[in-house]
Amino acid sequence: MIPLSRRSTRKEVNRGSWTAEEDQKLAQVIEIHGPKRWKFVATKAGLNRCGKSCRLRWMNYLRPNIKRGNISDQEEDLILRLHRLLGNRWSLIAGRLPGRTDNEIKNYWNSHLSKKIKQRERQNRAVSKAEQESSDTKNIQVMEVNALTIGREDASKCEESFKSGFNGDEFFDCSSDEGPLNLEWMNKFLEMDESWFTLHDI
DNA sequence: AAGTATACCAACCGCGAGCGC
DNA sequence: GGCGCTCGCGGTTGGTATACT
Repeated sequence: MIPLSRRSTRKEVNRGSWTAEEDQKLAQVIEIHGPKRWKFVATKAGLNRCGKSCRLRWMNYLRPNIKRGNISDQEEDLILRLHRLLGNRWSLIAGRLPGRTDNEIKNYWNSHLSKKIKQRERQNRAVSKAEQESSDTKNIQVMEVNALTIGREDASKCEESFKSGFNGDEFFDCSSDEGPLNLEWMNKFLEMDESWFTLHDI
C-alpha cells in the first residue's frame, strides 16, 4: 500500500523517489537558470514536482562536490564537537564539513552518533557513581575519626551536610533565559581551526 | 526458507524568516 | 503594517536492506 504521505491525493505532483530522468532534467534546468527560484525551476523542468522537492534533491544529491557515505573518524569527531557546541543546527554543522549536507549529518547523527552518545553517558554515569561511592566511603571514614576527636554530635551534623551534597543545577544555573541565540560569537567560534577545540578539550 | 526486527536514509512536512509589493 | 510568496531548516515518516530468530 502506498503510504498516505506519498500518495498523490493532496496535489497532483510527483512524490517519492527521484528517477535518473528527473535528476537529469533538473540538473539541465539548474545549469541554465541557476539553483534559485525553485518553483520556477520545477515548472521549467516539467517535472511535476514542487519547488521544495527540487531544492532538496539538488542540495542533497545533484549539487557538485557532494560527498556521500563513508564519514571518516575525523569528520565524526568534528560532528560530535560541533554538536556539543551548536546543538541540532545541522546546516551550521554541515557548513564546517565540506561536501556534506545537513540531511546526511542529521541522518548520521540520528542513526549512529546519538546511540554512541547515550552509550557513553551510561558508561560515564556508572564510572562516576562508582567513584562517588568510593569517595563517600573515604569521607565518612574521616568523619568517624573526627567524631572521636570533636564529639559525636558535631560530626554527625557534618556528615548530614556532606551527604546532602550541593545542587549542581543550582550552581551551574542553566535555566536563565538569555533571549535569542546570538550567532555572531558562534561564527567566530566556527572560524577557529581544529587546534582550538583540542586546546579547550571540546 | 520464511517471518520479524532493526538500521539506514531519502523524502516529506510544518514552521519561521526574509523579501517584495 | 499586512499579505503572499519563496526559501531554508529541523523533525519526522516510511521504504528498503540487512540481521536475526
